[in-house]
Amino acid sequence: MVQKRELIKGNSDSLLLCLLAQQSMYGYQIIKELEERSQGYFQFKEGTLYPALHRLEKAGLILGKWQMLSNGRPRRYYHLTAKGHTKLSTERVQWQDFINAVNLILQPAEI
Amino acid sequence: MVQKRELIKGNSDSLLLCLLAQQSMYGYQIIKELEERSQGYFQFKEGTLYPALHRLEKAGLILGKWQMLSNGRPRRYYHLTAKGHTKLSTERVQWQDFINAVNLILQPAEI
DNA sequence: TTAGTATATATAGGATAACAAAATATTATT
DNA sequence: AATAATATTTTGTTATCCTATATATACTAA
Repeated sequence: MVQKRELIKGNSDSLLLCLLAQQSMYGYQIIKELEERSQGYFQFKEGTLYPALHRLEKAGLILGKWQMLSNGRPRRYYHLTAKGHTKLSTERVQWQDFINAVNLILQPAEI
Repeated sequence: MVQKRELIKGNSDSLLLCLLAQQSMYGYQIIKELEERSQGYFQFKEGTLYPALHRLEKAGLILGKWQMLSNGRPRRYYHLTAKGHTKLSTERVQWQDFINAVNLILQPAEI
């Protein structure tokens, strides 16, 4: 698996929305989940993830709620809002369109 | 076609290498070609393209040569170097790996 | 003839977002 | 007691994309 950091740019928000659409999660869990599900490809750094979560929350796409664990430690669980669901639908289409556009360059249509 | 600007970030270099691997071109031509081949999706701005070309040339991946037209106007044609070809091969693999990783998140593998 | 459009390259300035790294704090393991 | 794992936050740096502007020529339309 060859990684390229730059490729993540502009995609992280979509990935986060998609993940939270499937299940509510907290930050640390998201990092681990992304790594596991992508078979090690995505390794989000804290400095990338947490600001992204705050950004998405500020935009009203996700909502975070503090939950106390039995041991007294707080965790911030995020879930997708209605607005976030709508946004995700749009992003899925945008993603597909982007892939199509890139493929048109990478593999020019044979005539 | 729904566009999303952010998605281009980190991908423009690959697209340029790929295009120049197929044919030597000058800046303005690249902008038009990308737009046409992607059916209007990619609309590179000058402030994006020219610095990118300078970046790639500085990295030794492409090489630009001034050519005088019959009317006396100069054009800067760029072609891929050997190093650029090697880089492109790597980027193609990276691109495919990235797509695969994203798809693992967007469409979790059914068990 | 004058204005606008197309061609063609370059660069300064601002915005966004990714990374590295450190700070903080608790819990679990060795 | 020390270290690793868990968990969130923030600061500073870097990269790159966009807007806008500058420069210059050629062609077309009013």
